[in-house]
Amino acid sequence: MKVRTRFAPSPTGYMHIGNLRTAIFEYLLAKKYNGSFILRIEDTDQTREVEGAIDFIYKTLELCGFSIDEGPNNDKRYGPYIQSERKDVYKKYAEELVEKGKAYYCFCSEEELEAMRKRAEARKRPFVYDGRCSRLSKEKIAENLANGIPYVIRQKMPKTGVTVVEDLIYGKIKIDNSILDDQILLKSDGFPTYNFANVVDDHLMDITHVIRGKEYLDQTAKYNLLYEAFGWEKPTYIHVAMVLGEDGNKLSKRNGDASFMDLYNEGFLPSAIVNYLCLLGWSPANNQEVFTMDELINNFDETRISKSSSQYDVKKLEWFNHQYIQKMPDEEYLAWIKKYFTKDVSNKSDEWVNRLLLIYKSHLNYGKEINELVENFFNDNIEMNAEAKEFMESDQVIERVISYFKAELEKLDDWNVDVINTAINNVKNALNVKGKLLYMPIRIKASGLMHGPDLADTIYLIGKDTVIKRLK
RNA sequence: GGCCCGUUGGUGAAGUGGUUUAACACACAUGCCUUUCACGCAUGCAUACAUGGGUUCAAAUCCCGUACGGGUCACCA
Repeated sequence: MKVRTRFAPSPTGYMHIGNLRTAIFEYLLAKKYNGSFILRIEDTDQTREVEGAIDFIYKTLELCGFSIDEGPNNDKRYGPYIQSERKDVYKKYAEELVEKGKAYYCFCSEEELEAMRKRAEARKRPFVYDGRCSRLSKEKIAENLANGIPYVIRQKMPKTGVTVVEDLIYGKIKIDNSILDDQILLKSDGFPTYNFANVVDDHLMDITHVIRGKEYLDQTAKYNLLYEAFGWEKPTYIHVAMVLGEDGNKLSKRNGDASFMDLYNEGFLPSAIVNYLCLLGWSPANNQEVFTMDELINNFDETRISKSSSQYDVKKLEWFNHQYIQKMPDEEYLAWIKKYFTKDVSNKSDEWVNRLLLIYKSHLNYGKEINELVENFFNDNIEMNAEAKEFMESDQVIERVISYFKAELEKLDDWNVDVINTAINNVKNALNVKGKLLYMPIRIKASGLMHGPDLADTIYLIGKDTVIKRLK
């Protein structure tokens, strides 16, 4: 049987890295088995719909390099792929269950249910719908329907026994049927509930593997009961533990930059984000960490997904991003970094700008960082930190290094990296200093910093006049 | 609260009864340059198997209890 996985987000206009990671696993699993990766939009809650969210989802998946085999934009006979366009399908299946005597119309209003819930709470008992509407007479049901009384369709659930859920990661989980509510299949607005639409669509779309957050693990018992009521074959369930924020707490929209787009806007490469996320809650059999998409597909093993939740760590993401930046060809790098570079370079030549950006390529962790790294090329009043100041006073030769180097620069007619290197070398020979004592004073005076790219390059780009001015 | 799941150093993790005095990576610390990469390399760090009991010749690995953490109990997904 051909493997088919689906990514089924709600169009709320936001994708945090936990959602994205689920999509990655689904994609890798499908591709590993030469199967299909399907996009389905779960918009059964009309109140949460966000304009343009579907385009946003497509854009995100595209940036991540996923090819979507089927979805709203490319229907392959399983469509529509947007749940709000499938209302009649769900209705038909819900009614089929009513006819089979496995579901029933329920006319209880939300207020009535609320009252029952309150009563249960007062007696400190967990609330489970008592199924009163399942005992309504045929005549009464017909009358209510004829009178247009709003209704939902609920599935009759067993009151005793246990339902066993089988999950690829967690194994067999036993759920006591007595805690199961007669679940609502069809809401009074005619839309299906999330659970119902999920089961119907997964079956109709021949989904073979369902990968989803662990928070759905308990609910899977309800799914199984639904599959059994219809007599359908269940998919393989793969529940994945959560991704936690940097503080160890659950990710939330308020938690800031844990959304894909925020990271992207900060200057993280989608390929690096995908690579990093993949290693959160999954690990390969070997020690490899940096993977191309093909390698990821070939190495992915769904049985090695972790049971416990993992914490997101920007530092490690930065490391991955750094690796990916180094792999970019220079031209591609320049085009990319210019999207994040915001310094005013109106009075600089293109050559100068490109050179500046290039010498920092190997230092860069994420796009926006370029503006900090390059700060001292645009600021006349450089300030050295305490450590640098301390160093400047650590040896008597430092002052002589500076004045000698300054004199060397003043003698220069040409201005290029070679003559600057020669000048440094002259200082070295004349004063017989080397190592830290030679380059640190020059670097600190010229750039204000103790670390940076190649010294001659740096001095060249700062410019002769400015450097001489700073060498005091 | 009931039920379900989890717990290896600061973080991600390897490990599925002996080869583990527990890998690897990030982070961190220290040291090392200016005629090949400090963007790098080297070294180190951390009193890491939540805890108590059991099974076994042997347990991070199996079983039970406890603690802690999380999830879930909607006409939300």
